[in-house]
Amino acid sequence: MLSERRLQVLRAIVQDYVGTEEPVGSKALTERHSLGVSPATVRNDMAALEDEGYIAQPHTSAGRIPTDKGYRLFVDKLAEVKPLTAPERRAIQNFLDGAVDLDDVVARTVRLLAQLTRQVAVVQYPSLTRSTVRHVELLSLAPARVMLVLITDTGRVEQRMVDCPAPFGESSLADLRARLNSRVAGRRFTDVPQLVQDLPEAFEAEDRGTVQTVLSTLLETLVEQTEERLMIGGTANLTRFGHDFPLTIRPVLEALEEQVVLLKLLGEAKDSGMTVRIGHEIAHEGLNSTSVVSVGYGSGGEAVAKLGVVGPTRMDYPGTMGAVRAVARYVGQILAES
Amino acid sequence: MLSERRLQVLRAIVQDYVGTEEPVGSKALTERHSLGVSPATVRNDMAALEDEGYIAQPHTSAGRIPTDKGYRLFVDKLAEVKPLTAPERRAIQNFLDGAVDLDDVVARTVRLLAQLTRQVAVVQYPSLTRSTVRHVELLSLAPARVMLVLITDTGRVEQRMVDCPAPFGESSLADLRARLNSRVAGRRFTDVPQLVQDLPEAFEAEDRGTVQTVLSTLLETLVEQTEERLMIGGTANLTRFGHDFPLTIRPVLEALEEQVVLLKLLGEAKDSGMTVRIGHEIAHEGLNSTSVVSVGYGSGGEAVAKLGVVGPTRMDYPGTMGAVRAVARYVGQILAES
DNA sequence: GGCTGGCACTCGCATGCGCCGAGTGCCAGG
DNA sequence: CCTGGCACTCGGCGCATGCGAGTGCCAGCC
Repeated sequence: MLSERRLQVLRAIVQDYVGTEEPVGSKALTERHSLGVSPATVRNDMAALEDEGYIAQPHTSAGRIPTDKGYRLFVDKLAEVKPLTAPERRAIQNFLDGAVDLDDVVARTVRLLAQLTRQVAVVQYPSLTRSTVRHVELLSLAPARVMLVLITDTGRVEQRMVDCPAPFGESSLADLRARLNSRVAGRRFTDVPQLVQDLPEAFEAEDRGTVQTVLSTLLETLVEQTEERLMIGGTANLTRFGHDFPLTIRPVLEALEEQVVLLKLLGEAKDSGMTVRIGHEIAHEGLNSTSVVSVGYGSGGEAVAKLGVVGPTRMDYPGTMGAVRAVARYVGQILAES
Repeated sequence: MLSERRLQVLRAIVQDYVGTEEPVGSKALTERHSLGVSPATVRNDMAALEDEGYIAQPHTSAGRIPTDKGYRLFVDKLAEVKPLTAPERRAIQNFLDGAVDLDDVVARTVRLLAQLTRQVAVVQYPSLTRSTVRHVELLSLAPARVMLVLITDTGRVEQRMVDCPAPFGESSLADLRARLNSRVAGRRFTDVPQLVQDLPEAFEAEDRGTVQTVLSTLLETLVEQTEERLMIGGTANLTRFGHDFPLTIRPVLEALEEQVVLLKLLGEAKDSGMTVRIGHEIAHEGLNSTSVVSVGYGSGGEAVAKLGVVGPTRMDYPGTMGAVRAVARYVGQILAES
C-alpha cells in the first residue's frame, strides 16, 4: 500500500504532466506543489512509484510520466470530477435549446462536447433497442408498394419501402395500420416481434402475404437499426496531441472511421455512471494510446444511448469528466422535453 | 504561348511530382520521360515555365514543383480523365447495391470515394430544393399535437412536431392530409408555398388556426432543410499529406468540420460537368493548399446534389476525376432505382 | 526510520561545422 | 536552337561538443 504522501506525489505528477506535456522531475514538483518535503524525498517516492508501475521514465535521466496504471489510480482514487462553471452551464443550455430535431440535437451535442473538452467527441444516436414505438405509419405509394415509417419516442424516424406480393387496398392498409398501432404503440422495440406474431391471421387470405411482408420489413428495420449510428466531431483537436505526429494520429482517425469499433467501445461501458477506459485497457490497437470517457444519457431515468470523448491518455480527466457528465444531463433534459 | 514541348515538360513535371512528392530536376525528367532533348534544353524550358509562373523552386538549387497555375493548366489542357478499370467498376456497383436506405447510400458512397481516391470524400445529401414531395403525412399524437412527416422522392424523410393552437379532430386531420397531398404530391419544393396558400380557407373557422400552424411548419421545414447536410469520410487519408504535418492538416480538419464552408464550396461548383478547384482558387483559408474535385449527381438527368474529394493540390488529377465521375454515375443510378 | 543536502553520473538535445550532391544558370560551340 | 561543360549554390546529413535537467546513492541529521 502506498503512503498518503506518495499518492500526493502521483497526483502532482499527473497534474503537472497533463499541464505541461513534459516529463516532470523531482525539483519542479516540489516547486509547484507544496508537498512539504525536499526533492530528494520526492525522488525516493518516485522510485517507489516506478517500482509499482505507476510511473515511468521515457529515457534514463529524464523526468517521469504516468503509466496507464498510474492514470487509472489517479482516476479511481485521486481525481474529483470538476463541475462546470455557471457560464459554461448556461452556454450548454442555450446552445442545445436551439435544436430543431434529433439530428440537430446530436450534431449540436457533438460540437459542444468537442469545444468544451477540446477533444474528439462521440455521440451515439438514441438506440432503438431501448426505445418505444410512438407510431407506425403505412403509406400506399402504388397498388403494390407501401412505405413503412417508424417513429420512436426519441423522435427518430426510419422508413422503408415494401414491395408487396399482391396489390393491397386502401381499406386493408388502414386496417393494418390501426391494428398494428394499437398493438405496438408505446411498447418497447424488443417486445414488438411477439406482439405482432399473430397479426396476419386477422386478415383475408389474399392479404396475408402482404401483411407478412410488411411485418418482416418492420422487424428487419428494428434489428438493422439496433446497430446504432453515431456522430463524431472535433477531430481537428487531434492535431494538438503531440509531436510524434503522423504515427499517433493516423490510427486514431482510422479507428474513428470504423464506427463499429466505437460502438463496441461504447457498448462495453457501464450503462449508468461514467466509464473511463485508459490506454491499453482499450482492446483496439490504434486507440490504445488514447483514453475514452463515456457516459449514458437518456430522456428518462434510463440511458438510451451513450456519448463521450476520445483523447490522449494524457488528458485532463477531472475537467473532461465534468464536461461529459454535464452535457449528458442536458441532452437528457432536451430529449425528455421534445 | 508556350511551345508544345514546354507543355510536355510541364506535364512531365506534374506527373513526376505527384508520383514522388519531391521537386523534380531537369536530369531526372529526361531520364523518366522520352522528351528527345537534353537536360540543358529542359532547363531552359523550365526557366521559361518559371517565368510564366507555372512552376517554382522551393529553394534555390532544388528541383521545380508545379504552382497552382501550373496544375490549372495541367487540368485544363494536359490531363485526360482516367477511366476506372472494369474490376473497379464492378466493385463500385456491388458495394452500392447493398444499401438499404438513403443514409446508407450516402455512407457507402463516402467510404467508396475515400477508398478509391485515398483522399477525403464529401457527399452532399440530395437537396430538398430540387426534389419533389412524395407524400406528407400527419399523425395525431395528442388532441392538440400533430406530427408532420415529409417524404421526398429521393427517399429522404423529415419530421416536425406541431403544437396546435386548438384541438384538432381526426376527421379534420384526415381532410387536411388529403387536401394537402392532392396539392403538393409530386410537386417541387419550391412550388409548395404557392400551392398551399389558400388552403386554410377550405376549413371551418375554428380549425383555421391549426391548419395555418401546420402549414407554416411545413414551409419552415422546406426552408430549413434547404441548407443541406453532408457526410465526410476518409479523413485518415489526410495523414498521407506530407511531412510538414500539424500545420497542414489542422486547418483542413477544421474546415471539414465547418460544413458551411464545404456546402458553399460545393454550391459554387458547376451544376453539370466536373469542377476542379485548385489551391488558392479556394477562397477559404485553410483549404488553400488543397484541391477539390466535385461533380453533381442525381437520379434523373438533373443533379440533385454534389459529391467530391478534397486532397492535396499535389494529387493524381486524372485518376481522381475518373473515380469521382464514375461514383457519381453509379450513385445516380442507385437513386433512380429506389 | 525517515528526511535532507550533496555529489557524481547519465543522457537527450541543441549547436556548430564540414562535406556531399543534386540542381541550377550561363556560356561557348555545333 | 540545342548541347555539353563548368562554376556555383544551398539544403541535408553525420559527427563532435557542451549544456543542463534529472537521477541514484550516500552520509548525516532529526
